[in-house]
Amino acid sequence: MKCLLNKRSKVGHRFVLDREIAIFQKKLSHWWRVNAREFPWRNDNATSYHLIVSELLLQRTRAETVELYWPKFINIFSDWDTLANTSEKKICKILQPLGLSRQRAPRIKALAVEICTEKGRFPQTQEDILLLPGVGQYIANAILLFVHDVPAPLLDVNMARVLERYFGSRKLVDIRFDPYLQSLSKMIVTNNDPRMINWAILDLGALVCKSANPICNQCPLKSNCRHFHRSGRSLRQRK
DNA sequence: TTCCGGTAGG
DNA sequence: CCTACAGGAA
Repeated sequence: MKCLLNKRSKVGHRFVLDREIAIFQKKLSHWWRVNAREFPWRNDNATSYHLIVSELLLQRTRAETVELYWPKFINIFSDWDTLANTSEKKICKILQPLGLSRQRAPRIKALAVEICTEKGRFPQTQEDILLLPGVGQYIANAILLFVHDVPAPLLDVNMARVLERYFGSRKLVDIRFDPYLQSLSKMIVTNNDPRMINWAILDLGALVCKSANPICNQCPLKSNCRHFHRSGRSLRQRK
């Protein structure tokens, strides 16, 4: 039993103890039980359409901003079919206040058309999912997670920041193709409740482990966090 | 690698 | 005022 937990896994260019992963997951889920953010797309009655469309709206856009426009968007576009049958121009106009509308509108429409052509079916494998229009590394993982219920990381800048501070930084510049972050995040979200642990990491990144002015002393993970110990040491040295 | 963009928060 | 944001494509 103990041997299992002390097993070391090679993750990208680093080694991580399996026990560290377990501790991270456990402390985080405890924290999340009390501190979870609430969003309409996280409701129990949210469909996979709601979840995937939300991820498209959330690209390079704060969750709090999306939350504001979400009811309006869902009210107008209640399903893939409605979206597929609306002109790009109109979609663009609705998306305008969110920004990036001129790029997002054609992508969202193209994806909706494709999904409708397939009668609401998504491809099964990651390889085939990535062939969908407007679907990159991130949305592909979201589809695996929310449509197929497969453990997959919502690896965005926020999750990357949390993991890098805790476990150590990546080598590559681009998060989306860094093998260390990809495999580490996948290990972390592979547990009993992949959606929960994904949301928990994102919430920690938004509420505590913020990019500027993180609140390390309120962090449930500080005792094992590299960043906390490093910044603590440098603070002491400065005094 | 670069660009897209309106918005909320510092 | 400036920064950062649940990324993807050219």
